[in-house]
Amino acid sequence: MSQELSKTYDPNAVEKAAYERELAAGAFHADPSVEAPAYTIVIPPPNVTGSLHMGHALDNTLQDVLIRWRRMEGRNTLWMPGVDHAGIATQTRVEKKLLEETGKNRYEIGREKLVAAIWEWKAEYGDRILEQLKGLAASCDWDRTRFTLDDMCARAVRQIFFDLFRDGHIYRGKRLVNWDPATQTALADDEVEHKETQSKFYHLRYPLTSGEGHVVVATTRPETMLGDTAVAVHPDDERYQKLIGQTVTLPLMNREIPIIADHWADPTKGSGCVKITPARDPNDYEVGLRHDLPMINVMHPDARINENGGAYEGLDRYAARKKIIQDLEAQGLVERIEEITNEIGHSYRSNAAIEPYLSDQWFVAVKSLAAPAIEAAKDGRLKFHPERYQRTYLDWLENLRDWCISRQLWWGHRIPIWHADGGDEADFEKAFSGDPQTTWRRTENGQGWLVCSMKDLAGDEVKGVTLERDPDVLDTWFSSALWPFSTLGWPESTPELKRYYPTNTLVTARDIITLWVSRMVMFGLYGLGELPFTDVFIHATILDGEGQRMSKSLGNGVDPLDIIATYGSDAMRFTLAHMTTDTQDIRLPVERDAEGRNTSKRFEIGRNFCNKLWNASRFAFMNLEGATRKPLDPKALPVEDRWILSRLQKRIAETQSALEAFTFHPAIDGLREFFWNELCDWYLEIIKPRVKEGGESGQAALQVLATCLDRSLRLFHPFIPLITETLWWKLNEVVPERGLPGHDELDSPELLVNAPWPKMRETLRDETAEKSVEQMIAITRAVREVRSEHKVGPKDTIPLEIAAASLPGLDEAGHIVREMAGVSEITCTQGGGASSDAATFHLEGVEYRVKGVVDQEAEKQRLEKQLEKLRGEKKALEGRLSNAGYVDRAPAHLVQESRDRLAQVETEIDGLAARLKG
RNA sequence: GGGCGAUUAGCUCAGUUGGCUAGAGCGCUGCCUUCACACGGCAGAGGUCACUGGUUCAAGUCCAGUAUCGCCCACCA
Repeated sequence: MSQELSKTYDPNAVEKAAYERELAAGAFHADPSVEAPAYTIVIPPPNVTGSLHMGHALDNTLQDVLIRWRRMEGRNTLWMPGVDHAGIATQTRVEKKLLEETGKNRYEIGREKLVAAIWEWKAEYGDRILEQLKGLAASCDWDRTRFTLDDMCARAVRQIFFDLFRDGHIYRGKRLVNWDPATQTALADDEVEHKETQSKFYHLRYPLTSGEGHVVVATTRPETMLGDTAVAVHPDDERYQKLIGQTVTLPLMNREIPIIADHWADPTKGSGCVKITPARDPNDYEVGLRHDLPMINVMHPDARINENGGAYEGLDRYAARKKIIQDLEAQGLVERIEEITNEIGHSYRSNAAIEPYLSDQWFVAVKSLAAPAIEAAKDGRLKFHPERYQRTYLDWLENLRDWCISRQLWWGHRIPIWHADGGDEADFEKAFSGDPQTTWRRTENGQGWLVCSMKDLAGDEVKGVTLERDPDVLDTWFSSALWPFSTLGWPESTPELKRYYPTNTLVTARDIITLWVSRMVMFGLYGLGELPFTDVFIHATILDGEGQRMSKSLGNGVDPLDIIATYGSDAMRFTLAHMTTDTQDIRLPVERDAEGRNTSKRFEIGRNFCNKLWNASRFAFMNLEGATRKPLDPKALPVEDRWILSRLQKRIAETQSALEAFTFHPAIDGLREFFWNELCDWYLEIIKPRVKEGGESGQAALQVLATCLDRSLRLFHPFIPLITETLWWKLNEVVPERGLPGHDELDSPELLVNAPWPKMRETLRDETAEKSVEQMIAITRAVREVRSEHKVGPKDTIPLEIAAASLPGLDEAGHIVREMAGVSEITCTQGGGASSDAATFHLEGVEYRVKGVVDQEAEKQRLEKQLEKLRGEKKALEGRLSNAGYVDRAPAHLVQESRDRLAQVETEIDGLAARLKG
């Protein structure tokens, strides 16, 4: 061996080198010209503002498992990496930085300079999270790293916007939208988070203009009253029939507003009268449209009261609320104030309370786009794992309202529309007809024109009017929705697009099924006529030990970089994959380590396993040096060899089907069990004497061992790539050729990342050997228990007697019991009783006697414990068999098994009882 | 208000289409510093599968309801 391996696995000493070697070899690079079936994953692009958290670690570990597995299977594999420009989040962050540095806000800085500053910031920090992903060993094709604002993605955005506008799926109109006063932009419905809030419910009196009393209206937002233009009652509400058509005088504003009849007013709620503020409430807006009411906007974009707010102009919304209530109370117009909890919408980025705000915005009319997306899930072309998430997707798509895509921001894809205030259709015709890259349409109010173009317009193209570019940018999710194909060069017909689209699997968390997944499906189907992917794997959300979301403000987050530093990247990946069951949440109990960092003991399972793998490999390498390889007849091998080879085949098959079903926990847990329990605890221990002795048998064992280790490294590689890669090099050095010639052979390239995935070999399956060895293991365990209970010294050997004429398989497998249980000799003796110094146990109705044990009291206790257990079982079996329904209706083989078992149990009980008596 | 999920050992979780005595890791107890590994080995203790009913020969598993916790969606004044 050129270099000794350390006694304890030290991830920091090997992980970096392993990854860099894979990287340097170009192992992650995808070549569209390679003629193999493609397997593609696009990364959920992390925000440029982001840094790696546990959710990313989990998400990307699972993607890497799938990618590395498919790559080993021989697929032409592409894992497309990249980052998202994250409009609001990024702009807000840089704005804040500039405000701190220069004291200037974005309007003082100006659009051009701010955007330039954000690009600078992006150049500096934009790739940080991708660098962090490399610490996870992510095997992305880094040469293709994309950014949602780069030229390639911009081209796709422009094209799809153009197509949608031309086809009438995009429109502009004055609508009530969700307004974020903090960042001063519109938001889409699903960018609004509803939070339970303690609020006050104000019941206000509006005096009738006639002077004959008042009506009572209720609101949680009294400042909106400044914009009230009516009071509504239900048309059938008998209490108010005579008021319909009268007017009230709006307090504080002294505006006379009508009392109208509208079905929106609910007689069962409050007084049955409802104030109507069309410019401030979605329902009131509808009422306003029906009754042609004035729509008075009383707020500035930053939520201060504007010139329509009379005396309250200039006050912030909350200050205005306070003052309005004071003033109304002074006039005796507050009937009462209740404390209530209600749900208030907040911006998912700025966390500011949303105001409904009447403004001109761009929308995607989603109904016709949603229909094919719904269809695809319903007919099974698009599959969710776990299946239940299909409902989230469908519910959302089926209740979709038009998507507001314009944002009053500067960081993003600028809307490719030019406005004209007026102009004649003929002039537009003259300027653009025959230009397939430009299309135009009347504005909604019929007075101007909207021109959409694939190329930037100068503004003077049309006679008599000036074209001005729309200042808004698109919702970030608009470009994210194109990610599976914008990154491959669409709308150009690139080799990448042809080879890798549609992609295969999307791996993400459930919170963006609506924001992202559904929109990719809609746009993929619209733009390319094909689904962007066929399978969506939704993994769990990681919570802390108390079931709370990990967050910076709570200080309960575990930083993956800390875990990598202390446990290693592979240990973290192992643990994360191991935790991936189909549950919706994962709890990760958090503790502080000595350096004050948050950590979690959960990662020990991964670290411990890596150490086991390392040391078992070390043991193998020590013995494998100079081992020979030659053709073997698997059927002629010793029983333990046939057993472990057969177990290996089963594990290969299980791993394969588990990965195909996206069930990560069973996949890695099965492999763990194979390696640790079957290979290390039993096989390795069983063959030690053979190996020590050397010779033909020892050589054969080593050849089997090398094969098992080789296949294990391959199978584990997708989960824990770096340690397996490192061990692979050593294995290549020590035993360049592995496998069983003629029976199980695979190429062993220089790097494991390029090695072929193991195949299950039917000819190496051996049920007889499995049964035989499992029986020996059971006997060994029972003897060990006796030894432990009777405090037999570790080096003392003891004889074992079997109360039977013979035991099938004993000749070839008996050595396992002798060596593993410290048994000096095994004899079969039919009939006769056990000697008084013997401890007995039963397996499958056969009595075993461990001779030379002296502690009578200990033995008595052992036997009584066993007897109690057996009597319980006997009772259960008898109960079952005396039930006519069971005997008649249960499958015959189960009934027979019960009978057989009962017979065994009875024999064993008789044996034990006799023993206790004697 | 609608939808979804969880409740199994002290802790974190497995448990395939209902079928022998419900498993794992950590923690705990005893033994073992045996020439791969103490981040280890061997043996062991520990559970009326949240509760109540129902279906069935048979329920942790299927159905209905209850309780507790959590998530998502929703324009209630």
